[in-house]
Amino acid sequence: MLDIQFIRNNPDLVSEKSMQKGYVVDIQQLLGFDKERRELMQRVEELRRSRNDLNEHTKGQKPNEEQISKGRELRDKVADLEHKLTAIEKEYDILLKAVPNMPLADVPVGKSENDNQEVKKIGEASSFNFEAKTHWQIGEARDWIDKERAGKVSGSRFVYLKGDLVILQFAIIQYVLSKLTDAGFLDQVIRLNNLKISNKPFQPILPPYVVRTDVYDAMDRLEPRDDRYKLDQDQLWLQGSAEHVLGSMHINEELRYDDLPLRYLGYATSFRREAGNYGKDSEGIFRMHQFDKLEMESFTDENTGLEEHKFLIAIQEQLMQNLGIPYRLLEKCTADIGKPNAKGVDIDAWLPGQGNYRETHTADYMTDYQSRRLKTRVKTNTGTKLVHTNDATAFALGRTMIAIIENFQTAEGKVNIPEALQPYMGGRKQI
RNA sequence: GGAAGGGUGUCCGAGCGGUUUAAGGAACUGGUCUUGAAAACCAGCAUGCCAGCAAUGGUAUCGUGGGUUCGAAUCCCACCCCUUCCGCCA
Repeated sequence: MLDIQFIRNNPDLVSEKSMQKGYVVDIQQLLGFDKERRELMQRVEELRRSRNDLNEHTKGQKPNEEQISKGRELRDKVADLEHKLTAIEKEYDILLKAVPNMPLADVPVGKSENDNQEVKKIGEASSFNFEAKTHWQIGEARDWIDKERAGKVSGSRFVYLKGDLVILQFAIIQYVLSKLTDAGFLDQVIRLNNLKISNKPFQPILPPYVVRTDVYDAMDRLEPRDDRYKLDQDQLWLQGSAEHVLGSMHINEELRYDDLPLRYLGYATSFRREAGNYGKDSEGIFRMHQFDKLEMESFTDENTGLEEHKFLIAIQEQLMQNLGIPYRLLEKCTADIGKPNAKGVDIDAWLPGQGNYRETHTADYMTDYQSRRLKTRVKTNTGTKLVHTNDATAFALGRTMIAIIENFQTAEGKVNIPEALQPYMGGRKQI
């Protein structure tokens, strides 16, 4: 949620920037409700004041008849206006919540993800002296991917991952855990990228997988609901990303300044209904209803939020480079960064089997947009402030394994293991 | 599933119709003292919203929402959540 003060002071800017993100919000109507709300509020508060004054005078003693009837009169007037105020606040709230976060000045303006700007390409696109296979060709041949049986048991877009692929997934997890909990590794990333930021290690987290409706909504990740799995009996939702349960961890909390930055590395099996994506990426395991993901989430103050964003991206890149996966980095345009975002990047890995770059990572900087509704604050010497939130994929396991399979495949249909992962694979160099 | 207890400020915790501008601790901030620190002592210390250039003033907030009352943290109703015990269970 945006600060209403900001909207009042910059109505045209807010309209324009919202439009750039593809959100049509009627700022004039919002400000109209705001004005009405404030006027009503003043009248209500004036009445409440008279009521409080009356109570002040009758404190500790029985009020007389005149005071009682005056009190009754005030009570009815207050109640009447309060009802009107509540009604307007409801409308006001809906509109205010509909306003997206403002993109930072350097976010490219665009109409769709096609307008995302390529920042750089890292790594040579793998070349083979044979025809590259897709991950599903290899995966099925090696009996690593079994969608047929998963279809019988669970339906489409579910999979049984089997054998060495499972070993590989756990190796990646172990690898990332060891790196992100190591201040030395973080120091190296900071140095290489000339960042001015703490090297505080990430705390590994296994979060709950279900979220309450109000908390999900406060994160501004409940929508689109069609893409969420709902547990109807309990008014709970299955999270669609560890971000949803990590970012909301400190809802209604006041953090200590000295504890910042709070950095979490969450591992979660995430669930998405993929509504509206029927037929898209139906082959392989690129787009599943259920997938495992390692996610970074951090809470900082307003001064270090942007630097933290850069830091998380730098970590993503370092991890990709350490595995030797070719990728490109995209600065997401206004249309693609998402409602709560002020800025964001995607990393697309090169997938030789498909001859294309495909999204494997995202990094999102939300400024104080999420924390305003979550009421996640930090106490500083100059007062209590809203924290800034950042989230970024460490590795989406499924898609990372796709990239490994396709980039490091051999003519025999085997897969070489990146050196960095070998210690976590019992020293094996190939599967 | 059965039963009981409980949700109060950053935290702990008292209050259970009108001396509450929410007691008392702790933490935190500043100061005194000290070679420095600790301790002790002194002082300060919630947030949102509204008005105002500001100083400041007003108002709301004791899980949430309704209700009773001239007046609600306190009484009533509904809901949410947490804890404990029993049962079942990985």
